[in-house]
Amino acid sequence: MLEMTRIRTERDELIQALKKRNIDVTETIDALIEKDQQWRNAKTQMESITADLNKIAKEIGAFFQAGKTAEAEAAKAKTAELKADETTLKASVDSLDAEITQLLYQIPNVPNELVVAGKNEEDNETILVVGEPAQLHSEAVPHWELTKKYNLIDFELGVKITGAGFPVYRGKGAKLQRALIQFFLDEAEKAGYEEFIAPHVVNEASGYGTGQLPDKEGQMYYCAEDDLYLIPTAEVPLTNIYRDVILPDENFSIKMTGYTPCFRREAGSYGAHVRGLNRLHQFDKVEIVRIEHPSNAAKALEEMIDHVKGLLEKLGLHYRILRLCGGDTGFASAMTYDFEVYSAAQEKWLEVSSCSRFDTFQANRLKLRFKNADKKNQLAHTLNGSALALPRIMAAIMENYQTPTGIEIPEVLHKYLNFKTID
RNA sequence: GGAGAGUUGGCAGAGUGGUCGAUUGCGGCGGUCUUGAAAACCGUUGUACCGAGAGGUACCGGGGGUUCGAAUCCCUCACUCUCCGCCA
Repeated sequence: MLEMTRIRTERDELIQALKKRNIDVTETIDALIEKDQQWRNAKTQMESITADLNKIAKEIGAFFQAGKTAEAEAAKAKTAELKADETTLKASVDSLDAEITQLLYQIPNVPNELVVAGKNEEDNETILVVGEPAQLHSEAVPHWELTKKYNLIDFELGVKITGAGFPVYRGKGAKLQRALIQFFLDEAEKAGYEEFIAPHVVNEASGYGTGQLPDKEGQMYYCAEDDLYLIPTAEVPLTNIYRDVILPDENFSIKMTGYTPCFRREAGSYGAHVRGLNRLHQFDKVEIVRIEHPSNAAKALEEMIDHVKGLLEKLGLHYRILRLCGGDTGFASAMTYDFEVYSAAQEKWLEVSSCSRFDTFQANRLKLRFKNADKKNQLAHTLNGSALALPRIMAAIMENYQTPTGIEIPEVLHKYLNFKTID
């Protein structure tokens, strides 16, 4: 969430910048500024009364120790009225505080200056297109037919065991999936990311830390019995490693990676675009996460983009990069680049990665700070990206590398597999 | 699942109603001494908020209560550890 001091000092700039998201936060911001003013007034008053009470309490202690019981009792009598005032003020400080927090939760992150105004995906900017659509043979089919033909993924079996959106990978399908995970992790390690195996289930505090709560409560699977959430992405456990952390100085650049399954309820999704691997409740993903000094965040995002480009090029996939417009940029993100690979068989672009910088938006909730040159605590910047999400990469590889006699596996994966063709 | 013990500052560990934001040790930082270092000695060392400032407030796992006053007493929740049981 945004910092209150920033809202106080940059009201007009924030309202203007947030218009790029196609929203007008003037009302919320002004309500915040007003509540904040009231809160500070009430707090100052309350604290001055508390200070008086503390002073009297000390005097009473001294009276008792000196044996001056009468004086002590007289002093006690004075406190009643002050306490009543303190209680009233405390109630209003507390309720204002809660109102302010609620309002702050409603304001999304401020878009970066590079982000264009826009309503939805139609306004996204295409930054780069690499490669050409795969030339398919005349009998080419979409992946949900290939997975059946070669017995790679069984969607119906998943329905039986769990429900729709929980596919069962088998045989060469399972091996290809595992090879891709290994490939992505190896590439991340080469790029300097430390690998983690983190919990796939997190507590409420972690959900708040990265911003899934309270905004996207309904998107996560929830274990009521233990008050825990299934992770929607490795971003949550990885970034929360640094919750409530103060880094000792400003010389840091933290690069983490991790493979996890991701669980998403996808409430409200339906229709043809969810067919096959296109949208699942459980899928695998290798995530990269960075904690950076504010001055290095822009460079870090560029490096992440280069990393993902490298992965797609090594896999020989035709892809494009979009810079999301304000309206399509996620709530917590300041700027997001989406990577889409082209599926020649489906004749559509499939999103396979999303790289974002969050500036201090997550760090503020996480209380992730560092000691700056002046020895002051300052919020760090967080970034993350998929490198990569598996299902649509699987889909694109199967579809784009299909031949009349089988599916040819991209060369970079050969060393992870004991076959080069699926037939 | 059963029984018990805990949760205090970066760490260890005192403190059972009042000069306790908290003894002490370690660690960190600064200094003295030294050619330099070590040792020794001295000093210093949390976070957040309010306030123009002086200064004030809060925090001893979270929340609530008792009291003029709570790290200390009461309630409640969470977590950790030990033993037993179960188990990959």
